[in-house]
Amino acid sequence: MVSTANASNPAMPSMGASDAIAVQQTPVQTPAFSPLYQQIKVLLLQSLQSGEWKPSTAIPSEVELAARFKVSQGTVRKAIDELAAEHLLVRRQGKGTFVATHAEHHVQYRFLKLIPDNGNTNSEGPAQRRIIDCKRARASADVARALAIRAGDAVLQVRRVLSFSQVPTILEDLWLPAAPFKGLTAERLTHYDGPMYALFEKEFAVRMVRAEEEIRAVLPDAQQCELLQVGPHTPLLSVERIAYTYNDTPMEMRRGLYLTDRHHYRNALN
Amino acid sequence: MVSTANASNPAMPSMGASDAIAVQQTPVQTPAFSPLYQQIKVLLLQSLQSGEWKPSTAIPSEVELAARFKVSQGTVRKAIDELAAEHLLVRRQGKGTFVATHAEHHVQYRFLKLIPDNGNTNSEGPAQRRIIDCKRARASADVARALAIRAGDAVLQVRRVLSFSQVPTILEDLWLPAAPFKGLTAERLTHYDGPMYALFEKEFAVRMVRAEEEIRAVLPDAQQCELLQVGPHTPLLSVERIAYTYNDTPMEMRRGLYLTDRHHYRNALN
DNA sequence: CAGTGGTCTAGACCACACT
DNA sequence: GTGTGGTCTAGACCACTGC
Repeated sequence: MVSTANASNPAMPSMGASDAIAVQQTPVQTPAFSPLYQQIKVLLLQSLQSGEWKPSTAIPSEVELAARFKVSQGTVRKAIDELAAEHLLVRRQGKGTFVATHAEHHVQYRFLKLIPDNGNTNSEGPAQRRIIDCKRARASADVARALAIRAGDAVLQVRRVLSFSQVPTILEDLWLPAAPFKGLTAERLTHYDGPMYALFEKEFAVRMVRAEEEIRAVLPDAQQCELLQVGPHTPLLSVERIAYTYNDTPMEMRRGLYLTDRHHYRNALN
Repeated sequence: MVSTANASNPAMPSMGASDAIAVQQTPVQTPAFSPLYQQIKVLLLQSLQSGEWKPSTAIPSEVELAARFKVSQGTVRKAIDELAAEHLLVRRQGKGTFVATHAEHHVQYRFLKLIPDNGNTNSEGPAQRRIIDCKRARASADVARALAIRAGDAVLQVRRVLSFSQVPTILEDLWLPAAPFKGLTAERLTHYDGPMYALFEKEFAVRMVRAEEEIRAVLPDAQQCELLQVGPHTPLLSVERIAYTYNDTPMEMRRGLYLTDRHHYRNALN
């Protein structure tokens, strides 16, 4: 990367004292231009995606990046601001800017919105995790669509139960594309201490950046009843999640059944 | 407002050429200082809260505000940026900055996350609304806690059913503090065409700014079955919402039962 | 055309963390 | 003290809207 080539104005806009170098430019294209800081943002994103900067490490300082890209510090700053707002980077005053990670104890389970009814903190301590199953399989039509692969492609399928205070509360099935997760075993999942997404970062260089969930109310089938130790008329939350890495690439499909007797799914509307 | 008094450094930080005036300062207090743009933000917030600037109207331009507060345009800009990020203001290039509203057709139902399973747009058209009930009542302990009032205080209680494509899908009970909503009737609710929160803005000068929801899976009781026209074993989403105006003041408690046969609750995790 | 928000720069100084 | 992010300024120019 680093592209010592002048990063200014590949498209056209803004700025006063520029001597535009005009790179790229698809022959006949939409007007499509973007401000300088957006172009910087793309360059930073590439460094993240390529693994040049790894989770929890510091990226170069703003002044260094400004020099590298031949723009002012303010422009770099605005690019970093947006990446920080998207939780791809974390700023720490006096220390530097760091690549975000799922491995920090503070933000643990960033994507899990199920909270105990009383006292939203972890008065329960961490979840007890039990891996029921972890096997290779072929992607069904549903899974294939979610993961943007072809039906029949190899996937890893994991099933597990999470308990809080010894009460089985979450039953999860998840599907991963086999290729990027080659070597993932039930063994590894069982013995890893920490969020699953932290393991994905460390062992497979797959960082989950955002996700989308679809929630419904459902009743469990016989097998689900047994695994969650509930009766067949117990209403459950069905939470279907697709998690994405950089570039909006889906890397996980997950269906969770949540017992909401003593917990609830909390959501902030802004 | 306007406070022609110098808006600089009431607390202490930043800036070079300041001749700090040092107002406020509680005798023995936490260090507690804030950057200039945060102080500007508070001033803007006051103008919003006081009704000086009403929903969908334009606020003064950045240069005018900068002059008014005796700060640079960049500082005003950063304050506005944050308010825009919180959806209190909306920027429109070339036109101005506007007070956000629930009355725009684009962002209609900003807080309703229930989406048809196929095609996330409104291929269904708008919801059919039926007001079941609208009466004065006394706040129960639950409602009182949610609305930050005393148990027994007067509240308005509304019950309604929303249908999509003629299918009853949402049963909602909602509680409002009686005082700010004096004069609200079933009549008014029935005949108003548009989001309820838009009516609240127009008629009662109450603008909902954010909300929190707690979601659970439940089974309906007999009355709920009848209103939603479902069987007693139909699992439903229970969505409990508290909506807040400015200053984190709760102004509505709402419990919705969502039928998720043909719809789902969609949530983006970032 | 004038007015508004949007981008960019260059330089100054403050707050925080480490050494 | 040095280095990093955070705040603030002043001024220039660009992009969009509407008269």
